[in-house]
Amino acid sequence: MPSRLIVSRDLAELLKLLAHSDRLRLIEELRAGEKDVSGLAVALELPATRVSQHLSLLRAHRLVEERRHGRSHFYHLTNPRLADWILDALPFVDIRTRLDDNDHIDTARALWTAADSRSKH
Amino acid sequence: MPSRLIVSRDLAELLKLLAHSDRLRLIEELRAGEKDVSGLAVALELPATRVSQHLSLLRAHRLVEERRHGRSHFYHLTNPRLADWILDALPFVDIRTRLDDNDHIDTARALWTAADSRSKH
DNA sequence: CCAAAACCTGCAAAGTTGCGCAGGCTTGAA
DNA sequence: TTCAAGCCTGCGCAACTTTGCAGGTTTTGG
Repeated sequence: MPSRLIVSRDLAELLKLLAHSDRLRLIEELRAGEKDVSGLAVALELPATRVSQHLSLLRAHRLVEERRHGRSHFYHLTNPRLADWILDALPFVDIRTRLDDNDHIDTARALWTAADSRSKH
Repeated sequence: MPSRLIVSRDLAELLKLLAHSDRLRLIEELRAGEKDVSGLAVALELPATRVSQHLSLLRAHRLVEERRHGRSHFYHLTNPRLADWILDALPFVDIRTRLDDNDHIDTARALWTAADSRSKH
């Protein structure tokens, strides 16, 4: 029964794809909706080339989809539930050494789930 | 607010830790309960050295814990919910090209959730 | 048509990971 | 005490990733 092995390989591939802080931030940024490359670059304070490279990787694996309008390329999540699933991992993240309050998980989740990417720089 | 950045880094680190098919299989194998290194090596058909190396990595990040008895080292999951969370990712895995039935997700989940690691070789 | 904006891709340097292998430690049995 | 089982760690090589940079394509505006 090699199926189990195959599944574990595919799962590992998915996780590897997500295992980069830039890409995680991109995905969580796209949770709010469609956004173009330069918009993402500004929001995450990353060079546009890097954003483009990460998006191309995510696109190759169908995690995001592209829509072109004018000279802008707008990206959106193929399956927004993925972003929810990622946030479900926060309880397993060891952040107690860096945030000094107790309810760090709620804090962390709030940082992402709230529509706060626009409310503050 | 660098917190969001920090969280994404920690999350990425966790995902990187899980992004290896051997380690995924180890974690799912330990879902059933404690097991020693050679037991895991036999169950997953992997060289014991490799199993040991993976476990040492998981241990360093507190995903598993060790209990020594005699000359055997028994490992168990620090937080079994992690294994559940991993299985929740199966709907996002692209396995349609390799399993030819339709309900591949149920199939895949059954492969892991059932106590079938012993029922078949 | 021409130029600039917005992206994409190829490439090479630097860093990281995975793997087997050799060697070492600890425990239990003879 | 001596041996072997069971496990761990260090080392080195191969393979992969990340990143900036240079150069390319498409679209819009003049």
